[in-house]
Amino acid sequence: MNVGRRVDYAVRALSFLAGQPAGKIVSRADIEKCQDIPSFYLSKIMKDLVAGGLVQSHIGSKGGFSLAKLPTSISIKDVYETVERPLVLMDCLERGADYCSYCSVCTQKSIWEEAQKVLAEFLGRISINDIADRQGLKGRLVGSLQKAG
Amino acid sequence: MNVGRRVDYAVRALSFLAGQPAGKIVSRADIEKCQDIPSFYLSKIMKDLVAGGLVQSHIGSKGGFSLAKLPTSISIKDVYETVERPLVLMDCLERGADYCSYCSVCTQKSIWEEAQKVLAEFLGRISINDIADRQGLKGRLVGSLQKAG
DNA sequence: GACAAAGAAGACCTAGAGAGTCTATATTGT
DNA sequence: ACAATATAGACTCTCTAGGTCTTCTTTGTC
Ligand code: SF4
Ligand code: SF4
Repeated sequence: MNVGRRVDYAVRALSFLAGQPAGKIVSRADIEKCQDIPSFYLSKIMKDLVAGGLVQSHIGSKGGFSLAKLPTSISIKDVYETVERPLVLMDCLERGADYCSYCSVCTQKSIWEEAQKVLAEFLGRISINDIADRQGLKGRLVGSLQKAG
Repeated sequence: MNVGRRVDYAVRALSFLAGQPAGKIVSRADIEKCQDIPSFYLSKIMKDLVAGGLVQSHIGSKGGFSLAKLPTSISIKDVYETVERPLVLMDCLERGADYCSYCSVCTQKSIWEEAQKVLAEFLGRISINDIADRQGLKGRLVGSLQKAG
């Protein structure tokens, strides 16, 4: 019932991209440096974000990543589901009787279904832009500090 | 970001106890049988529920468990936090800079804090009684079926 | 008092997930 | 041609979740 590093890093990477000048392409290594993400770890995450259509990749020299959508139209729920899994609180809600033999007489299932709906609705309303906006200078500042060091 | 078996079993066990006649004491093995919970697994969960003051244990022959509170005053959030951990969506919210060096310039933290609040508020409003009520007959039926089999 | 039936406590095992690191390959701008 | 870059995936390590079982202690009942 908690969110792991993949999502954390993904949100930070996307926020960072959202804070760049339009059209700017940033390399994996740069994002990692600026956002204090372990080296190379981002490669796997970015792959998912590209596959999910949230960012655009540019292979080759001077390549890198840029957002593929408006930051206002990328929700935290999108990010979560893209880099991790469908937003599901209890596995039976996704896998049914596969996961639980008690399914047919269960009465708590609907509780989790509703809780999940509440959460999904909330996270669906927050966008990367909501995070990047407030980050703005801060994010870039950290970047230059690290580059300087 | 999903709920595991411990919570599932705990909720079922508590609901089952709530559905018993007042004062009835049920053994671990019986709960396991009636609720289709793996043998012995409940012992560890019940320990936590006892320690958390949600159920009362009765050692010795003819011993077992019974609720220590009204089923209306046990929330799903209580159960979760008793058998698993504090309801926290992002670890930094609990462990601070211990967990994340980026904490000081982070802007997504507050998002998770709010999401967590929304979820906690929802789960805090659902009680074991809400689940047990609807279970009633069903729960006991499964029990007798399994005993017969 | 003896005995059986419970919980308490905790050791033990296994599979898989999460996090992180690195390399080999394909692609592309200069 | 070369350097820089994404892509793909192998690899390791540690921790957790889930499950099983054993030993000890307590207690009701005969
Ligand atoms: S008992 Fe109910 S809530 Fe639990 S896994 Fe089965 S169907 Fe889902
Ligand atoms: S970056 Fe922000 S949200 Fe992520 S762990 Fe650090 S403080 Fe928490």
